[in-house]
Amino acid sequence: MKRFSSSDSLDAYISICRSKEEKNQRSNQVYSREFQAMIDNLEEEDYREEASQAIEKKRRLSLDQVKALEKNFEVENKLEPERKAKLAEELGLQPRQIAVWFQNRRARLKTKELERDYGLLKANYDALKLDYNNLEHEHKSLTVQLRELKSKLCPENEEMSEAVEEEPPVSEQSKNHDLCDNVNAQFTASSSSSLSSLNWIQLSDPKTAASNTVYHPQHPHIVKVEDQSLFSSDVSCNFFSVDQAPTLQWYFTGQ
DNA sequence: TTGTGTTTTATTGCCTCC
DNA sequence: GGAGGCAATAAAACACAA
Repeated sequence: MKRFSSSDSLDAYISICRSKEEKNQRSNQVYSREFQAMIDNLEEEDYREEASQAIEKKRRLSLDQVKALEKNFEVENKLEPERKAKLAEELGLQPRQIAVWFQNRRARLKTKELERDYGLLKANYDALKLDYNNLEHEHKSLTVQLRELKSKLCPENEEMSEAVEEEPPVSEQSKNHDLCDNVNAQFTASSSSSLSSLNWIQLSDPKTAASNTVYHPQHPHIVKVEDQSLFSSDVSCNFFSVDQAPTLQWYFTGQ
């Protein structure tokens, strides 16, 4: 197991002891032996305090050190032992400090990436939700439109128009067959107009796109999560999939 | 000045790889 | 079993409003 606690702190302590020696060398003053001993005692206490502070307290790296570390991180965000030692020497830091800095830097990078990904996903979700709401609204208005058309076609069977889903008798189908094209045309027009507002999802990973997705020629990177038969003419009456929509099979059986 | 929130540095424990 | 990575966390340093 790697644990670095004591040796690095020891290094800090040693560096402070060195500075103590330097201080002693610098002081050329001559005092009596007793007085000198007293001063030495006081200084010793100061140095111990300094040393313990150096052991316990943490120092922020200088701007230049951080800049150099950032530069190195950009090149490669993981450290080989040689690079770590070289950097430590260059910046006057302990190798452990370099390792810790890179560790924390990677953690910060990961956090930022997560935040960015979350933002993208949320934007996608919001756009999708908006599209869904638009479609739902369109669905409702088309249903109303359908009822009106049907009531015009069969004024004598007004009560039936309330239940669009129910299949009419075969005779009704043949009777109204010539009018189907008109209705169908209206729906086709509505459908194509709504095409632009359909739920197109841009996927970062194309593999995520399931097998039942549609390639859209104008949006090569965009797939639509919907049934492929949506706009095929033979079942075009059955595309209200949102909430048990009315089927228009009785209208278009002849096609 | 002080309380509080944020950032940075450092430690600990666990995991994986060789 | 040691080295190194990561997540979680502590604690010092810093920023800033009141």
